[in-house]
Amino acid sequence: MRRPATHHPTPCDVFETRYRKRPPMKRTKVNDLLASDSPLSQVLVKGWLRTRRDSKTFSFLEVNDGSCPANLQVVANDTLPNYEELRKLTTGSALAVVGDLVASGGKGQRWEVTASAVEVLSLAPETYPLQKKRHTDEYLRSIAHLRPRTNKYGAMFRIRADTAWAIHRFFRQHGFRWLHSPIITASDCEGAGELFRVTTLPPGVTAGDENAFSQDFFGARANLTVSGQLSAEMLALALGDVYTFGPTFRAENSNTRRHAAEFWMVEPEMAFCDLSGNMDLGEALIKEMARFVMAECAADLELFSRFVDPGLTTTLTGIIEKAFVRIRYTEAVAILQRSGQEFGFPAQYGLDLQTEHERYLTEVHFRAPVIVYDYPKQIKPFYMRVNDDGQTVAAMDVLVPVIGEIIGGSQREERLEILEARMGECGIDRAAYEWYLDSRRYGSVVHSGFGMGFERLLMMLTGVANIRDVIPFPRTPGDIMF
RNA sequence: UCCCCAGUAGCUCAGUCGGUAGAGCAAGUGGCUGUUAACCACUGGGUCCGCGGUUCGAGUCCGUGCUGGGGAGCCA
Repeated sequence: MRRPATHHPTPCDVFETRYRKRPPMKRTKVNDLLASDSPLSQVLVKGWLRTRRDSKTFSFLEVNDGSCPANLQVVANDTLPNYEELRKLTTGSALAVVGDLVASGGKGQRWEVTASAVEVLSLAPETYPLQKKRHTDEYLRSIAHLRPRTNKYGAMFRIRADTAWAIHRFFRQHGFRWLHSPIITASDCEGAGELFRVTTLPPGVTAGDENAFSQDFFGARANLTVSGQLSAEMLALALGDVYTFGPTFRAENSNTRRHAAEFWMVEPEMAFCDLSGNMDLGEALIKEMARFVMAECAADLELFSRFVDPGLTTTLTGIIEKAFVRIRYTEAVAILQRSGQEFGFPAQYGLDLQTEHERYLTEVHFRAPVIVYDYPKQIKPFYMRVNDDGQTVAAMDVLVPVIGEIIGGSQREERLEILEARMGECGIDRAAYEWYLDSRRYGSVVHSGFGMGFERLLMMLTGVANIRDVIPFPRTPGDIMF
């Protein structure tokens, strides 16, 4: 069969024309070949060379195409017309291979491809920074554009993509609808830290002059979102159960292994739901994500339990099987005070729990995920519902081993007068929130929600200790090279 | 932002008491083998992070800056 005359042949077309038995050949992914239950004749594979092992009259080529963690072993005999060229193939080179999928004669793999043709699509010079050996995470961060080609980061970013999909699946199965909350917002006081300013004004124009913002693009101060919660509340009070899942920005000068300036957050919001139902959802979500990666990302996850965190399977099984401990803040403080532990900062009512306190509760005392709830109102933001004691608010934090806080949420204050009073106490400018208060004027109902850091979830699921290693191109203070 | 640690070959690291630079892997060359981060031999490869100081002499000691990491705070 001939292609139309107008078709401009690409190198791949030439290759296929030269070697194909019947046109046109379609590329098969390594993932599908390795899952084959029978031999196949004349398949086309495209990918990158991970390593080459030479014998006297043939070479083994390990080809990876990113579809799965495993490589495909290609046997290239010296009868191939370009065998001399193949003999010089370097790690990282791109290849197209045509051959038969046959049972492997060696140990270690079930299938291999006996090449009838190998085309070098691109030869990688010996300066290719990735070698066929272990690199440190620190070095790989310095070549973030290439690290997805390693076993570990390939597995990481497949798991990240699949987990994101599983989050959507979870919420859909629970009757939630996805809300696209704005990336650029005007709200600037949610107790969520420093903001990135968004402006089209020339530098310096706004210095010391609040009125200058009236000349700005939006006619007001604007910034990148720190939370989609307020938007989510509005949609929850219309659609019932909704969630946001998108990027979030914090301009905090945080230099830790679990903070990034740009991260993804999942924020469900539920009408007619109190704090207890909120905790139920958070627990169900985390359990489902652990089940998901164990069941549906098994091949990639295995790499992490082998090389990153030997206790990973135990941790995930524990998360799935154990009920999350639920204790009030006052009980948590009492446990910490009775613990006999020496803390850098003593636990004391009215102060927020320190990282060391959270980790003691979840890693030492309970050895399970812990939900701490009903915090003193003075350490929590204005929108959290004041409890009947008048002293605490219906807040909850989910703490998991190693990561610490993975979820923070609350039942929202649905009573207009109390919300207004709390805004006053917290020094919030009411004028900017009249639209928000409208939700309490018209058909206000009990509702709740939380925020879950997607990267922290991935850290928990894979055992990876640094947030910069679970996001392809991390943004942290002083670092935006890629 | 604060506290601590580190920076030596392309990568991972060793370097004793202050005495003039080492290994493995990678690269190049040759050999061998249905191999599994293949193996064996040989070869090339250094601004010891920068600057300043102490010393006859500094990779090593001191000061300072930069970069990276860990911890804290902020939080998800």
